[in-house]
Amino acid sequence: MGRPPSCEKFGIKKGPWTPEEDIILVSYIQEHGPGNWRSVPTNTGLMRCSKSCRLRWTNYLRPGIKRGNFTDHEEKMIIHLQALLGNRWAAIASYLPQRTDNDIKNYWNTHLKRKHNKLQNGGNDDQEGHSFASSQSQSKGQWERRLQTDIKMAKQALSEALSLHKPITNTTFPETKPSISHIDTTTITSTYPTKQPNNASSYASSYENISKLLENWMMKFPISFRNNNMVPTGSSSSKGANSITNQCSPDLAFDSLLSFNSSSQSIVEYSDNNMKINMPCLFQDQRKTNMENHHVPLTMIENWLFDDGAVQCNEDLMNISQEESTEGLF
DNA sequence: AATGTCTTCAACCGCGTTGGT
DNA sequence: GACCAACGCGGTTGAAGACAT
Repeated sequence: MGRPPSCEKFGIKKGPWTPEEDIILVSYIQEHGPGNWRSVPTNTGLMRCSKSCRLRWTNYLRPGIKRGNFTDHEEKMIIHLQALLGNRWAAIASYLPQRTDNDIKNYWNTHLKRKHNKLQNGGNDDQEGHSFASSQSQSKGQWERRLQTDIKMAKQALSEALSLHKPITNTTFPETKPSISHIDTTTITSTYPTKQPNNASSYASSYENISKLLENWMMKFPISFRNNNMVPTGSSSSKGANSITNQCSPDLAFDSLLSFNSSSQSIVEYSDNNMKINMPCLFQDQRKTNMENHHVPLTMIENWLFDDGAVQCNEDLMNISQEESTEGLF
């Protein structure tokens, strides 16, 4: 047994969040910024544990989260990143900045795992989707050959998925979240829930409040802060892929974000359990813009993908992949 | 229409990691 | 170096909607 759960205290509320709670949380974050989650329940009066508040924010309330159906492009990326990285959802999510790790994990478990298994095993669902799963029974030589093949396939597919003429996710700055600061509120449309139709009006007003709060907040906080993982104080995590990929000035990155041509904005769906809203997506072609305008260095993976001559980079990645993948085996 | 089963996904839980003292 | 609190991650659960019978 580890540490006792932080939510065992008497009076701590569990279960789905209400719009009212959302508003309280967003208002607080608007004022103080995300982070220092410990103090959130105390200062807001929310009967939630700090963990729950953080989760609600990161998985749901945070601006720029895309909800709804995954595109083919996203699906491809997930499949091949999963093959490359395994179930490291946070690392995978860093390459799909509009999606949360939870979303990707859910999507993998409910859609892609089965699909992938079928493709790989000709319909035998009992085997794990991860191509390394059966490796324990293979000789090391066999396993290495298989790994090389997997990496090659992943490279090919990722290259395809990341190609510049397609809609691109922000792979260069995985921690940079889309800003809603440029949202023209007239473009915001609400789609009302099928569930709890009786509450439609209350949810609508709740959502309007939340979106206004977020909008004001994005206006209020300076660019440098917003881009700093949106955490002004305290938190300092730099694990996994995030630590590899953030290679250029955050301000520069954010500037390019802001210079993005609004005419090509797509719509991002923002939703709560019972309300949905469409927001302009500022990410489309952002990476391309970044690269063209500021010569932003490609990430290690992209270098690897786009430059076959990048032998050193290639080797580094292969080493990383092999080391990580063999950790549990030898 | 009623009931049972399946699917989805938000939220929770436990544990590992990090950073401060 | 040990300890502790906070944070972050991945696995799992369970409520609710969708679908089948």
